[in-house]
Amino acid sequence: MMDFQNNFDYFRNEFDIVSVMIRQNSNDCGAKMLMHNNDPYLNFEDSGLININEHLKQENEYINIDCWRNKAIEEWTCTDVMAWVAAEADSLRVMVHDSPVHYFIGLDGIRLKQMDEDDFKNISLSFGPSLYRRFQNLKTPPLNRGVPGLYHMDSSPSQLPYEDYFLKEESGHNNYYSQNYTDETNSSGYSCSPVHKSLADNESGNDSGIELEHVDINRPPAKRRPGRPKGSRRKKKPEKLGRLWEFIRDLLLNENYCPRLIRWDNYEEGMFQFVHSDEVAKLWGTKKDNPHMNYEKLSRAMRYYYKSKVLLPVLGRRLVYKFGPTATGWKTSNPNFSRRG
DNA sequence: GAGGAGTTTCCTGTTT
DNA sequence: CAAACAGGAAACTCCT
Repeated sequence: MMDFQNNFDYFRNEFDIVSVMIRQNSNDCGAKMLMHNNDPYLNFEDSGLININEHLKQENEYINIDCWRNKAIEEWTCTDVMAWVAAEADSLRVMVHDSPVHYFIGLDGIRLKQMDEDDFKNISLSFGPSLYRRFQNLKTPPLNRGVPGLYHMDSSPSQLPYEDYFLKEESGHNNYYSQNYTDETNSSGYSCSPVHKSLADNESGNDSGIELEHVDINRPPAKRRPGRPKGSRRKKKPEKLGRLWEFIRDLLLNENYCPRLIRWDNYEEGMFQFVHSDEVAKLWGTKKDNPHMNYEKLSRAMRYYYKSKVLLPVLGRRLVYKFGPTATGWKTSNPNFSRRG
């Protein structure tokens, strides 16, 4: 399931445990999360790092998620800035763990106002432009700032972090994996980018091919045992992601993916079709920190849902599935987003 | 630690 | 012939 938890709750929890380095140079007005631990009393003075908890203490301010709505931007504290970003992230349905909230730690309203569109883009290529547009709209008087997203109807569809995934993948620099993937073969815990990982895989594949040529090209390949190999364990604990059918359902409810990657085939019957099955599988793999996910594996998991009637098979139709009586929450008032105003 | 749920991985065979 | 489907089997992760 796409876990659209409340970003502010996330932010509030994280705020107590996140220590940050404020990067202050002409090209970077953002703050970059450097550490993430449970020690709020780390002393960063020597290294020029700012302990955000100290910052909070100085502000002596209890977190109020709505303070920013009634203030001029110049009056926003660092907390207000983060509360606004968290609210916008919720509004744009950016998933909690991908939201850029932490990049804004340490920025107050004055500094935020000094940022231009490029600065926002530098913080998040996908989320930044939408956030910037909304920020521009915020420069109206602080009255009538209600639910974020309602005071300003963003004309362009918001992008989710997966958009970055595609952009980066196309350019051969997919940071999602490099950020999250820990090389299972590397006991030192250093991360290994997917590019390197897949190269390594390919190399090992080549190696095995070369070995075969050296050893005995006529010998049939050794039959492997059925089931998941023991060596394929991922060491890094994946975040809690929900179930596959919920993830699929949420793609169908998200105009960034429906109907581009997956679409309703017969909405009334809960029937849907994969448009780009491999890309959906990649998205699922990204969420599960598993660069080896493909449609074949995803579809096997989908078929397991037949037994529990979460999904029902659609005979004779390729790439088509149907929500069963056990599936909930898939009904939307706007299937395929065909009636967008 | 045990056990179950929910995958993930790999496989063979079948259908489109 | 390739891609998708079907489902068995076992391994694995997470949660209770």
